[in-house]
Amino acid sequence: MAKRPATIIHVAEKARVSVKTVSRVLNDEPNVTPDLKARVLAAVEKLGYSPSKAARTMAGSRSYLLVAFNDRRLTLDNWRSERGNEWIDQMLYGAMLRCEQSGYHLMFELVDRESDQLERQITAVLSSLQPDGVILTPPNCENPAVLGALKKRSIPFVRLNTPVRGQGPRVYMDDRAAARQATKHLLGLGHKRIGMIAGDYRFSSSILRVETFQATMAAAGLPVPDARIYKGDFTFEAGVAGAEALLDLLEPPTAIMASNDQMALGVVSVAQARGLAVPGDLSILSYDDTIGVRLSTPSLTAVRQPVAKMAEKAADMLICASAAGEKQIAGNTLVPFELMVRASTGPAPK
Amino acid sequence: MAKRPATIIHVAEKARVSVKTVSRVLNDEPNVTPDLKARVLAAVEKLGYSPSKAARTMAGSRSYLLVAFNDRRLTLDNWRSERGNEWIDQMLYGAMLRCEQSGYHLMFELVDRESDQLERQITAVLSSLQPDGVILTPPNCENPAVLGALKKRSIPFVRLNTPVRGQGPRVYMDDRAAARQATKHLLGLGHKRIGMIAGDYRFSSSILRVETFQATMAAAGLPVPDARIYKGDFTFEAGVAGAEALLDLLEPPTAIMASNDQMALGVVSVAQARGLAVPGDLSILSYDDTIGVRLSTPSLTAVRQPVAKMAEKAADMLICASAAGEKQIAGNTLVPFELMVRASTGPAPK
DNA sequence: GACGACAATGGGAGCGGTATCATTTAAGAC
DNA sequence: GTCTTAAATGATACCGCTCCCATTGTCGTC
Repeated sequence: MAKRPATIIHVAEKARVSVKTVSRVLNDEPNVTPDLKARVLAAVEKLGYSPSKAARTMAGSRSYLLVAFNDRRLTLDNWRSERGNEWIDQMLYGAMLRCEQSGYHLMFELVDRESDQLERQITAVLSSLQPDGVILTPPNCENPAVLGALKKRSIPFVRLNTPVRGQGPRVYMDDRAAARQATKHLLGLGHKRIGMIAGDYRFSSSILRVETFQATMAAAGLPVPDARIYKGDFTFEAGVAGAEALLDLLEPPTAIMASNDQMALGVVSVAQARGLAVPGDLSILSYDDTIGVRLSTPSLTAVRQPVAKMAEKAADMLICASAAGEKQIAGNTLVPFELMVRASTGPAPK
Repeated sequence: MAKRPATIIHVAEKARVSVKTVSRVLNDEPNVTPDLKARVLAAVEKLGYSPSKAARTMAGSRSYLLVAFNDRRLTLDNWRSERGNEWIDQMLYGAMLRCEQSGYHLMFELVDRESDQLERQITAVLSSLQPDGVILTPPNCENPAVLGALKKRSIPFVRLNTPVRGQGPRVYMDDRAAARQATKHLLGLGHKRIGMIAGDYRFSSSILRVETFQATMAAAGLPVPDARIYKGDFTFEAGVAGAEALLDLLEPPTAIMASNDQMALGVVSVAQARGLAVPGDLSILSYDDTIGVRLSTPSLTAVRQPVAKMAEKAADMLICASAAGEKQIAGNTLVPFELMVRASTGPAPK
């Protein structure tokens, strides 16, 4: 019992070669005769050998590990709310499956955005886990403390974030185009008074969405008064508060666009409470398209953010860079969004 | 740039003590004077030191890592279906947060239940990751190949599974009591003809649920004919097929109990297609209570399986055992379920 | 046929911790 | 005050792998 796993030494002995040769075969290094390679592989197979990640990490320059930093508060809020969210899920699948293909692993870390210990926390993770790369989600990807810690250690990272503030590798969707298309969708349905519930302005995409919304409306000759834009914080409660505020205006909007799903669901609940028909009296449009809005009644029209794809691409970039031994990641990657038109948007009432 | 992280040696030098003493402090070992301890901690703080997990794994007997094995097919099916599922999510939060408290980490592995490579795959993960413990979910927790591989390496594991087939540590809910309560709930509403869509019989809980359902009905003087039990496989499609079959009976049931959420949602879709009112014409009851049934229209009555709690408890057991240096985990843990009565069950029609 | 160039292998030094065991120091017993 | 015993500390051998460098073998070249 308590059988100890085979080590590279056992493999070397069984194949009658040096340890170094086994290492070469396992890492696909050149300059190994097919004969030896075959013998090594046979020994590996027979012993059920799989190299210890810990040892590789220690000895080599790669750890075969990626870390994804997520905001703790946002993540836990989403989880506790029973209204649904699947960001982490999508990241998990998108990135994890990609990692699997290359013998990598993915680990999640929740970081406390507000904490003064933040840099310390990041540093601790980096030195204890020694990841080959890091995936950053909002709002951490715009946090100088986080970015600084990463750069100091020169750990490659990719941000899942709209390109603003500082350069560096990113995977993102075109927030401007999305906001434009969403706004035009509502305009096309004849809405003139459209309200918006914005997200936390620490997230650049929030700002982009609002700005583009305003610009698109202005271009259509329908400038948006400030009162018609409510500043939320991505929570359901903010959606409720925003909807109340907007609907209490003297000239209430006939359509409301919310900057994420939780807030949109808040708007739905207010509409229900006030006996407003959706979309008869009020059209509602959302961003992200997580499960809650797909299953809600009515199902919501939403801009779908392809999180899984983004995470997959990010993992791909990091793995490729790490395999090539590069510390710098090249270029930004744009992934397409999609406007999912569903039951919550319809023609403007008279 | 490319600042290398501090090592235990740097800490030892700064605190003017031996490496071993630093190790003692970090591991809370006894026999260190408060004076030295303070000096070490100060040095740790000043250097922003955090011990390398890889080195600890190699040198010591602990890796500070738990692995959760999930079924690949089930997991990916659930993910692709846009109807919702949050098993992995719940496990992630439940177990991950517990791990965090003790400086542990959690890693997910998807395993191919059908593959003849299964044992090889498990073995590879065990020897490359060297986890301190493993969390097993159905159906892997009943797979002899999986259990065998674990036992051969004497890696502690905890199953999230109803107690059948073989002993060993488990965290589970009382499937019998749940099935009894669910059945009685429907009986209490006056239903006499109740159909059931069972889950895959490779999952013991499926069997328990069916058996208990039958027994409870029989005890109420309403034995269930075989035709009223459809054998599904936990997919939405099985729910659809099962509902069709049951509703096509000469004496169709007035209530259907499905052994998990996806199948229950399938039943809902059939009811809708046939113009049956839920619960007016047909009551529907489900197991698991993941997000899809909470958000569906109507929301479904369901037995809530406390997955996050179960995963948390499992992680707790493994961490405690590993900290105590024990390879054997003691005892089973029962966690309470809850019958969430919602809009999908109502009085039987005349 | 001697010589360099390059492919194919092996030897051995770490990587950053922990575990074992030896050693020093202090406390209590008589 | 000496002796015993346990507490406090340090020295050092690994753990399993990769990396650097040395060694050997095989050509082609003039």
